[in-house]
Amino acid sequence: MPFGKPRAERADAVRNREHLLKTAREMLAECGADKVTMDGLAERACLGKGTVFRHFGTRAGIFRALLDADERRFQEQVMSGPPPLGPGAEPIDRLIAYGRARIAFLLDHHVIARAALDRNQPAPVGDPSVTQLHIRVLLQQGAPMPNIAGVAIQLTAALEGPLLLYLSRPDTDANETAEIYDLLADAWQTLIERLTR
Amino acid sequence: MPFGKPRAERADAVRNREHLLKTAREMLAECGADKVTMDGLAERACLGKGTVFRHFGTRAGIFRALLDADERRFQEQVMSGPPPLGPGAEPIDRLIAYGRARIAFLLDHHVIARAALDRNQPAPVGDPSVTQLHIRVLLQQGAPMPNIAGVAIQLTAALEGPLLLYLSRPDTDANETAEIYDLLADAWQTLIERLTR
DNA sequence: CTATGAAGCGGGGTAAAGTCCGTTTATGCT
DNA sequence: AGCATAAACGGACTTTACCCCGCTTCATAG
Repeated sequence: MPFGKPRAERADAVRNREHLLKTAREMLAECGADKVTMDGLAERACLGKGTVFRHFGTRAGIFRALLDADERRFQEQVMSGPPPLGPGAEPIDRLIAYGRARIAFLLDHHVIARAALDRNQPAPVGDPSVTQLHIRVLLQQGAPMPNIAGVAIQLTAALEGPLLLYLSRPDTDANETAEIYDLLADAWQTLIERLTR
Repeated sequence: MPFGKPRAERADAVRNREHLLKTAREMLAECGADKVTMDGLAERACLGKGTVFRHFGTRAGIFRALLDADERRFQEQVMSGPPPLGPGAEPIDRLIAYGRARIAFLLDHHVIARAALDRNQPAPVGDPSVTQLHIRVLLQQGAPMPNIAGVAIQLTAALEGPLLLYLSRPDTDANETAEIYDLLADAWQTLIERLTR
């Protein structure tokens, strides 16, 4: 029997994983991210602790899994949604729209994204290479410049860094959030416009 | 007796803190960052665990303290060293030099800086406001633009993000390190030059 | 339908972070 | 010097992430 189909995933495993994610989302909504403990989650889901670890590997893995679902939806908008975020608009306009949407996404998912950070792991949010690659391609199309690869890395960080590293304030109300969004989204636009002039 | 002098720090406390930092540095050099545990450090320093926590608050605090010393030296170079990093050169040249120096610094301190990240804490590396403020001032002088504050935040992230978030590979040899440095430093220069054209 | 083997499950065990509080000690004052 | 006091110390205790391995359950072949 070849590698191609290493046997489908067991039905109970699928059921349990979904149940765990649902439970995790509940706990997250009720008590905040750092009240979501592995034991607590296992108990509330009426499953063994080992099961939780089998599915997610580490605590951060749970949050990564929670992000993934939304992340997939986000990337769908980018790949096949309406312009300017989706295909059809000018590369530079798409790049600006991408940044704005991404900042909004990260603000929304800020708590989860940060909880998905892991002491010893390359990258937390989504697959950074997806964002990075997208930026790189659009940049290449809209404004070729030397060292596109490096610039794309840094623009990725410019987008995701502030929300993961510097503005990690759980005590942010809706008003402030809107302000932060405007600040960063406008800054992103400035950055891209001047960069690609 | 007013607030001004709430009593000098006790001599034994100073001695112990320095001894702890020295011991931590030794353990770090010998076994790597994640072998530096609070219990281990306390035992090796022949002090109680409570003492370690009194001085550093959290595990990440130890690494923050280790960074601080070098960080101070770095900022000194920026504030009063020779140009173009120090004062005297054109703002844009200083900005480019700052980025290059900062990238080198973070590559050197990459392991410590990452270990200084804390699950629930605003910012890990140095005082981000120092880097941010410096970038902002130089940008203002050299190339005024709308939303300088926001752009400065994002440029700060562009500088520190890659090394904290994306390139966290402990298995990097000297050769690769040099490559990464060139990639990012050149990218930074491109970014700034095009941004301030 | 049953056998079988692999995938999944459970929960006790370990190690490390962080808390607490009773005890010790440096320091400044008399 | 002796004393009062706040600071510092120590280490037991609690909580939590993560490991491990024997047991159970599902899916497939016969």
